[in-house]
Amino acid sequence: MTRHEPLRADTDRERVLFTAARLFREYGFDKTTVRQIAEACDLLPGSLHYRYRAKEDILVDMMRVAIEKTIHGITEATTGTEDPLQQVRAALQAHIEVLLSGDDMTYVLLFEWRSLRGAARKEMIRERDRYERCWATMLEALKEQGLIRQDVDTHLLRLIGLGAINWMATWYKKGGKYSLEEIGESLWSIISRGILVPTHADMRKI
Amino acid sequence: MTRHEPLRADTDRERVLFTAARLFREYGFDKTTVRQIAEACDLLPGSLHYRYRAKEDILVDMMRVAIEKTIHGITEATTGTEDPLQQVRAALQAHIEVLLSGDDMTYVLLFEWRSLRGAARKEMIRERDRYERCWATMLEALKEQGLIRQDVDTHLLRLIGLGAINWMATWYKKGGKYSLEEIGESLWSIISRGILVPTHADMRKI
DNA sequence: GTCTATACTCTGATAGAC
DNA sequence: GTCTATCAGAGTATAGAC
Repeated sequence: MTRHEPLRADTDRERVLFTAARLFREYGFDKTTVRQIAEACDLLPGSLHYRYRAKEDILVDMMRVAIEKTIHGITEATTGTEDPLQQVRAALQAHIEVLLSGDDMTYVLLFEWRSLRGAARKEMIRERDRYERCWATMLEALKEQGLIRQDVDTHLLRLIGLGAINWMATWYKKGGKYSLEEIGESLWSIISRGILVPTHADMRKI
Repeated sequence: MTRHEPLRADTDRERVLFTAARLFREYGFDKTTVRQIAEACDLLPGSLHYRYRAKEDILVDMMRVAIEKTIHGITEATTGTEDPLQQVRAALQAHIEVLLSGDDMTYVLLFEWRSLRGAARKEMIRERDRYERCWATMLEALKEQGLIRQDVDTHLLRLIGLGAINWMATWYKKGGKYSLEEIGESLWSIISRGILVPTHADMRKI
C-alpha cells in the first residue's frame, strides 16, 4: 500500500495520518483534497505522493492504525481482572474512551468505511469482525456462566450495545454536559440491569 | 431551494428523490454524479437541473421528506394509546421500521448530514432537534409519572436509545438473521428492564 | 419544459529534473 | 527524498436553441 515495507519512521507516518484524520473528520474523505492534506503536513503534493501513492491508501493505513488502537485499548482494559462482568464493564469504558477522547482516526474508521470499495473494504470488514469477536467471546462467557438471562441473544446484544456507543461519536462534545465516565456509567446502568439475571443484580454495581 | 414554490407534482419530485436516495445510499453523496442521477431518472442533466439548481438541493429536499416521514411515523404509532409506556414502545418500533424498511431517504438523512455545510446543515440540525423533542416529551412524561428510576437521565437515555437504533442501519440486512420485530423486542427488553422502577417491572411486557 | 452542447474549475495522479 | 509542472478526466453548472 505504501511504497516501502517496512514503513518509514512512525513519527513521520503518524504525522501524516494524524493530520489527514483531522481533515477527513472535519470535511469528509471525498471533500478533502490531497493538496489540503499535503499543505497541512507541510509537504508538497509530490512529497505526499511519495509516501502514499493514492489518497485511498492514506485512509486504509489510518484505519489499520485505528482498529489496532481500539483492540489494544479493550485488551489492556480487560487484562486487569478475571471477573467476566468487570471485564465487560471495563471494555465498555475503554471503547468509549478510545472513540471519544478526540481520536479522529477512530471516528474516521467508523464513518468513512463507505468510501472504500473492493478489496480495501473487504479488509476493513475483516478487521472489524476481528474486533467484534473480542466482544462476542466476552458476552458468551457471561451467558455460559449464567450471569445474563438465557433469553438474551448475545449477538444482538453486542450489536445494540456497540451501536449505542458508536453513535455517541455523532453527539458527544468534549467539555460538554457529560463526562466520559458519566456516559459509561449510564450506559452500563441500563444494560446491566437489562441483561443480568435478577439474582446477580447486586453484582451490577461495579 | 427549488426553482418554484410550491413544488411540482409530488409524483415527479418523489421519483427524483427516490432514485437519488438509492444512489446516495449506495455510492455516497459525493461519489454520486448529477449525470448518474439524471440518467437513473430518465432525464438529461439539463432537465434535472431545471428541477434542482444544485446537487446539494436534492439532498436537502430529500432530508426534509425523510424527517417528515419519521415524525409522521412515530406520531401515528403513538396516537393509538394514552399509556406512556406503550407509547414509547410503539415509537421505538416505529423508528426501527421507518429506518430499516428499505427507506433509502432515512438512511441518507442519518449518514449524509456531514455533506451539508452552512445554512443547510443548520436547518437539518433544527429538524433533527424537532424530532428528538418528540422523544424528550415522551421520556420526561415517563419519569414524571414515576415509571422510570429517578437516577435515569432522560436526555442521555434518549441519546443512547436512539443511537442504538440508528446504528442498526449499518448492520441490518433485510431477510437476514433477525426480523424487525425481534430487533425491537430485544431492544425493548433490555431498555425497559434497564430503566423501569422495579415495582413497575411487570408492565414491561407489552 | 426539455434538450444539446459546452464553459470552467478542480480533482487525483504522474513524470522527470534536481 | 523533494520539487515543479502538467496531464487527463470528472465535477457542477450554464447558455441558449427548440
